[in-house]
Amino acid sequence: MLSVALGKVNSSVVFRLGVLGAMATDLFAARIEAHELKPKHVGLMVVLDAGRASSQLEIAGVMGVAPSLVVALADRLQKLGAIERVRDPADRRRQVLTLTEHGRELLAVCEELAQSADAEFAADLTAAESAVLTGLLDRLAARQGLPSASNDPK
Amino acid sequence: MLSVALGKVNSSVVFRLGVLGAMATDLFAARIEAHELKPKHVGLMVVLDAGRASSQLEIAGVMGVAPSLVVALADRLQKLGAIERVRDPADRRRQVLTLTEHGRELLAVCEELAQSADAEFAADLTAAESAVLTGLLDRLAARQGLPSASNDPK
DNA sequence: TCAAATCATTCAATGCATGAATGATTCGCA
DNA sequence: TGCGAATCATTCATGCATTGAATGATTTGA
Repeated sequence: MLSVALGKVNSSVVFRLGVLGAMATDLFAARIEAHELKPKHVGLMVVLDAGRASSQLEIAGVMGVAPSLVVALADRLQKLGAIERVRDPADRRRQVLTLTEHGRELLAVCEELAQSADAEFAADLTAAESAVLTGLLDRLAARQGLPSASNDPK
Repeated sequence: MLSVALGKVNSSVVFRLGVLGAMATDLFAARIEAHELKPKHVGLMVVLDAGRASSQLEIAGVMGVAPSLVVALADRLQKLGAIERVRDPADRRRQVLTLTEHGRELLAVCEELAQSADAEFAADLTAAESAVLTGLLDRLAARQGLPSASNDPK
């Protein structure tokens, strides 16, 4: 046991995840910037793609943000032609958001950018380690009620 | 291989790390709030404790933030009595920051709070899995030039 | 010795996100 | 059937973290 030194804060999952998460987000943000997207726009598209929510209020719940923020995010995505906004005929208070074909293409582009960012960010990990990390993060995500990559939504 | 469904964005390390990191930070922030601290204040204390930097400009470099932000963070910590600010006699432009005894105690309290937050956040992971996760995050952190828990600073 | 560089600090500006207020629609109940 | 309360989306003003530019003090190098 050679690792001495630093206090527990620094080896805490919560603390380190926070610091690295901010860096990861910055890196990803830089990659998608050219498409006029921020990470939360991609997050919204992921939620739609996962079929986890359709009305804006539900989306706000899944994303853990204020409903008014969803309005702004959806405005941008709609302007880009990535989503459609349709009043629910059964309840005309609700706005139902769906990915357009162009939205799916845009999401696919973001997927590639995310993978290229992964290659840079996790360059020190072997493929096996990377898979372990993804699996563990997925378990944590599932517990937080996020769309999980190992849940088939259909 | 049952995991079908979602696109690669959602299983990307960078993307998922970002989302979970934000949640982790929120959780940790809530725990330390009563001590008038934000995560970045703790981050600054960790840097000092690790002996990674002493002048404010160095600290800004390690933390990846603007020097003017370090001023504000240090102001708060000094007001709380957690750090001392002393002009370097050899170069009186530099402010040398050091943890006070109270600062070390405060950091210890944050350590406990971080661990309790860990217990909640990673409740689904076994102790072994948690250790693996910490190790992998540590590898990533080291690559990003952060104070690593497995680096003895002395 | 003096001009350029360096460090800390202040200050104004930016951008993300929130909560309260508003309007439209639906629901529950008398 | 009708009316008040609840629900959803939207707008708006506000708060807060962070940045970059401007300023002042000090050091460095020529």
